[in-house]
Amino acid sequence: MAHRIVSDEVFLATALDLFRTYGFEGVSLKQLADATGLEKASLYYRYPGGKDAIAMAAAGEAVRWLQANVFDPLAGGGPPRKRVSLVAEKLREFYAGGLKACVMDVLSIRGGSEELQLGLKTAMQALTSAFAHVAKESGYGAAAARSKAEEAVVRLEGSLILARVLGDTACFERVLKGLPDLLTAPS
Amino acid sequence: MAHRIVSDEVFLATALDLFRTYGFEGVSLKQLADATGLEKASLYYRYPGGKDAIAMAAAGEAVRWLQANVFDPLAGGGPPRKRVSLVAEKLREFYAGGLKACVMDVLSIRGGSEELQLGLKTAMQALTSAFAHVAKESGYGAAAARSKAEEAVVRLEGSLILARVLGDTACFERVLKGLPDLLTAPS
DNA sequence: GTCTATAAAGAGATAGAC
DNA sequence: GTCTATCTCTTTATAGAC
Repeated sequence: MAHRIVSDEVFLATALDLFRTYGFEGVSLKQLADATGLEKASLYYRYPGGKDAIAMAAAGEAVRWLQANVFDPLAGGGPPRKRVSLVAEKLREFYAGGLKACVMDVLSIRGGSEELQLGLKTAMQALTSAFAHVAKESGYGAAAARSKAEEAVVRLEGSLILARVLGDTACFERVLKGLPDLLTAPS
Repeated sequence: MAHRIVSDEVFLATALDLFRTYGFEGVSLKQLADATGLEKASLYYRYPGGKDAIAMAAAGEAVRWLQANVFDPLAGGGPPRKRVSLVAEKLREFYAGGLKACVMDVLSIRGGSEELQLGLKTAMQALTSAFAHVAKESGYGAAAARSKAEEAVVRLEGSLILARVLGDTACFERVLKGLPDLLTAPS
């Protein structure tokens, strides 16, 4: 077989997609190799830590995406409500309108490394903080903002599960639509 | 090794616990055998369909639990608000205060049989309908009741994920506490 | 109805050629 | 830096004794 060139970016995007669909235990190295066009041995060259390391790197990709498309926009300037609307649009994209699962949901099921669990926890805390920040800027007090932020994360996660189980993304869309109202204080 | 006697009820309860913790792909027949005290070959005698059949039967146990502890109480008599409070208490028990995952979440990750996925979908629809029924009885119109019911399921599922990822069950407890207010119309 | 034993396939992981 | 080949362990699944 000829040598293949697969950028780390493409590799990790493919890996992340597999993990989101089948979970940590549900993805094998052969699957990862086949889906990315590399051989298993090549995966070990790139990630000597094996599947644990690949999942960790894939989750890191997701966190970087969050940083660029959610955390940064929420912290940036402009009207808070506008920022939330923009982020909702980005989230719709990331979750494919509710068809793709949340990385924090799927990868938090026992099986992956402790390091991975910790990373997911940190990411979820960061997401909550980012939501709380914009809610506070919109006029809410610190405690109320925190509460609204938690509710936003709960709704996002919950609606993604309903979408997956029911095979109907309508509830996820409703949650996205309600995000600006939920996270910004009425003026 | 001497013959062991393990009732189907005990076996399925143990199996369900394993599946809730590690997911479908994360549980092996050896794990199931070790945890229940039976040998793998005995599992195939009881469930010729193998792991798929065991997961299906375990999920069936969960549905029977829902029927007895959620659907029936919600449909029964008494003040709607009282019924919801009682059910919230039962749910706290079933989810061990937020420490145990939702079967519909964990088992809906691809890997199990199509039949299992369909069963989970039916269960979630039944749960939503049961919530909607009591909400309607409390005074909400059909559409509002349906909406409140969906929100309840979303919050339950979402808060269980937050609890798992963050290692903090406080949000699940808050959702349980807010369930009566959410599902019953103010008089 | 449960056991021991084993088959067959798939998993993670490594060695060494190119 | 990727490949082929192989190793070891685990997994699912079955055969047959008791």
